[in-house]
Amino acid sequence: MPSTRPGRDREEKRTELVDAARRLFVQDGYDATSMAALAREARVAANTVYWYVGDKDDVLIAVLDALLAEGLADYASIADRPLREQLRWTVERLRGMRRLVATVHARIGRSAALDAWHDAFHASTEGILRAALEGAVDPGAIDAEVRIAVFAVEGLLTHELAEQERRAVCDQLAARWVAPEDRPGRPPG
Amino acid sequence: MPSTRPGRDREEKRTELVDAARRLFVQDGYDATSMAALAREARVAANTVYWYVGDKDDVLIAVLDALLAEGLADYASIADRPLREQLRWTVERLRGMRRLVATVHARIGRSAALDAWHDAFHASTEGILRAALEGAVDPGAIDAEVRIAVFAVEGLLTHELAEQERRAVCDQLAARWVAPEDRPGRPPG
DNA sequence: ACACCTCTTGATCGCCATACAAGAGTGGTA
DNA sequence: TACCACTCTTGTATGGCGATCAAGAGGTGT
Repeated sequence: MPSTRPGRDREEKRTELVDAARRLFVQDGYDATSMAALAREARVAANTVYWYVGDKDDVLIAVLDALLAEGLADYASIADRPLREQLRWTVERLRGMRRLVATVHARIGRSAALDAWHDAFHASTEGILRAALEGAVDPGAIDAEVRIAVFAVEGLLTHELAEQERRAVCDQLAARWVAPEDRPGRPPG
Repeated sequence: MPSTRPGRDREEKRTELVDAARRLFVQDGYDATSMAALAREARVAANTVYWYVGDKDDVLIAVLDALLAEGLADYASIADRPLREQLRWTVERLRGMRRLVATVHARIGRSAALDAWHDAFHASTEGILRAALEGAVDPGAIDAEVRIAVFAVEGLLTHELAEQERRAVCDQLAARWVAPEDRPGRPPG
């Protein structure tokens, strides 16, 4: 065993720092949050962040991981609802972190690690959506349909629309997906 | 008439600076292009850019205006093609400036002028698309449909997909739009 | 000859992300 | 006890950035 026990405390401290970063990133945005402000929020010296987490992109990735894990956990509770409602829920749920969507896209190519995270994010979420759309759309078009839906959600997050307009987009999207309860075998209406 | 004749020369010089900025923004991206590098590209002192154009956001807006004007002019030549082809053309045409899409979204809220430009951009392009979709989709859903298409184009630009996948998304999108030649009154096939 | 305006510049400021090196605290060892 | 090794923390640079300022160069009108 090493001298000053590692692991436990280190993990906790890292989580505290990432939580502070998450608060500021969500509230003020990535660009408007300086590493100095982040350290101040967490009540540590500026360099301590680098010791526990890494550079600013590493902090962003850690924050995104936390947000994604939480979002996926919450999603489990509504995964059995109709697709239209799932879509609406997703958009409203992600609205709190909408500033980070454009940040990630803008920083792809500047940070290889972030690029990798972005790829993994899309693989994960698109996998879920693809599974949910199985049987609801033409199998040959499912990949394109998944991408259209994901792009629409991202667009709804990066653009300031009224809630009624957001709902209209979600509903129009879901309109061409056959709801599970209306799958072939049952007549509509 | 003022002393040292304004207007003509000033306009030319400004255009030169914006052209230089456009080259660098498109090639390296907005963040990776420093005002110093821009001045070097245009062979002027760093401050000269501020004199002719303004701060970095003003430069970005000027570049975006130039790109938009050129794009709209080019669009006129294909505006009579089928919607599916127009969509494909738009995505491929805008690919050269794809890095700027995320930049604009990321900087909204940091620059009021850019925010205004973004609003005007969407009003303009969505107006065009809405006119093109008149009669091709259910009138009550046309707003949502326009937004879905615009978000899809933006998504195709901010994400690195193969050409085949880009085409698949465009085709899937256009699949539910009735082509002008297939409008009610003529039987399909 | 003088005043005036446009344009250009070098020097400078403040902020930022990040690196460095020294120090404080703590556990193991002799 | 004294010493060392390791983890952690900090104060202090460093280099680059966007942006500003005050001074001057060069042409224009009176």
